[in-house]
Amino acid sequence: MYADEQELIDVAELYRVFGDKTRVTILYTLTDNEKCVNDIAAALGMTLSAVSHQLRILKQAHLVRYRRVGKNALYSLSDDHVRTILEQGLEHVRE
Amino acid sequence: MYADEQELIDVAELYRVFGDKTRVTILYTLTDNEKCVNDIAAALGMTLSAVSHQLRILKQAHLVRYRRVGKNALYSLSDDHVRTILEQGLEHVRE
DNA sequence: TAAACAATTGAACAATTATTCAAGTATGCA
DNA sequence: TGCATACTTGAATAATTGTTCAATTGTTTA
Repeated sequence: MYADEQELIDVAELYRVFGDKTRVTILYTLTDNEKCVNDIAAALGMTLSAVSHQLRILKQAHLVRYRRVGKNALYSLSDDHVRTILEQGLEHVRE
Repeated sequence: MYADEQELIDVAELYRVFGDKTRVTILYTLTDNEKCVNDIAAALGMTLSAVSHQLRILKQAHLVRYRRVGKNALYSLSDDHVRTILEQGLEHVRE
């Protein structure tokens, strides 16, 4: 395995985004299907604002996609890699 | 994929540890073989103290093992899972 | 257009965190 | 025993971060 310094910084940056309970739970909530912000907030028992702030971070990290449908903003996982990283993490903590 | 709340907290906690440049670089440095603290510090261009503090966090998260040999403390990756998570992260950021 | 609903944004605050510095512990060797 | 090497630890500091609150933007419907 070879990695240069910038790649290691990027890896740390990626996992930093996964390193928060709220964000991990948002991602997990989106594993079955896309949801609007209100539904995510309800699922987590958090305010719209708090969830929206975290969604921005997830969007910037390209971990979630978003599309507008009428009044709603529908969020979904960016790609299958995100699911894989979640599963990998779950596997590790279950040992 | 099913996960309960505590598992998601544990996943976030796991990735939080990977979410720091210094710690990721330490782990990467240990992928080829075990090293003493001084060698790790030299490889990173950091002080012994700073590295030692981070090693403690990695140890508590069971991501590295440690054994004493004479005056040295030799650190190595805990298991192959750690390597896998690093590789997974690299794969993702390279896309 | 006005009102209601859905979501975003910015500022502020408390909490967490990474590094530095200084002091301490542990081991080996003269 | 004394000294050097190797590492750890605790306190302090600066920086980052997550949530709240209030204000704002965007969209739909009456």
